[in-house]
Amino acid sequence: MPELPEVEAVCRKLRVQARGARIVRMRVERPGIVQPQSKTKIEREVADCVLEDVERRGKNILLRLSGGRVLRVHLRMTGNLYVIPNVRFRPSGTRVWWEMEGGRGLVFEDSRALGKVHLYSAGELEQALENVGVEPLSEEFTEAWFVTAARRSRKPAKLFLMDQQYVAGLGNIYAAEALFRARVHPERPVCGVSKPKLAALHSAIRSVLEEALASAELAYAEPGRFVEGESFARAVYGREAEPCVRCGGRIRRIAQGGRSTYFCAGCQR
DNA sequence: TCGATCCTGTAG
DNA sequence: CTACAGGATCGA
Repeated sequence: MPELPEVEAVCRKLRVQARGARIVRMRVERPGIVQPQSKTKIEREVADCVLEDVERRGKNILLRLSGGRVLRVHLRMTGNLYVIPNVRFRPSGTRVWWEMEGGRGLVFEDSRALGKVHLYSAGELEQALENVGVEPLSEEFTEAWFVTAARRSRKPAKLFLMDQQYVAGLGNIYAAEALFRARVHPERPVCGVSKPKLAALHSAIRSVLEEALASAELAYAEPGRFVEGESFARAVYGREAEPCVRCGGRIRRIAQGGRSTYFCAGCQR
């Protein structure tokens, strides 16, 4: 599921469906999801709060509750967060759920159970997010800022893009897609990438995320036309050994930071 | 900066 | 059976 576009799509849907709802109770089915916080304490403190607003910082979903507390939900690899009509009929894989006034449910479904749900008081949230960098779809994400940040890091370009403390919200797929659009080699130390290519990369990050957001929102539209899945057209991710759509070269897969990176060795230099 | 780790599901 | 998975953290 979740890089910035999918997380943003989740937030937008929750704002429509759940904003203003009273939470009758919260149940943590898998204590590991809230650790090191206490399951009983978090359940007790969230009961009877109103979900006042839904925000996003990077890949973090922030559920603002009455009383100034905030639930931070991180979907990690396989998490999803959505409203169901009847809280009694929860999907298998539900790790945490909230019963809302009227019987509807808010469900955190996460087959691998790697996700996180933490509760903060107003003051605590700030430090929990201190390592979350600039929002790539905000005004703050300027070319000048990006070039400066890149010049200061010797990380391979792909790892730089995936590091949440610089640009917040890119993950394995969209980092690879942005590098492809800008013709940047993923292993190239980012401080050594030329100015024109950094400019191209900056705008590629925006365009990739915007397109992916548009398709992520469609994927959540009424069932029937688009089912689950991704309609964003990937140029490189998951296309090992296929021909490059731009130069006809072969897409390669390498490992970086324990993850797969896909790129075209022909046109990414 | 790398590798192991947290988990479960699915594809080959 | 093994490999791998759209993430992040921890310790060596």
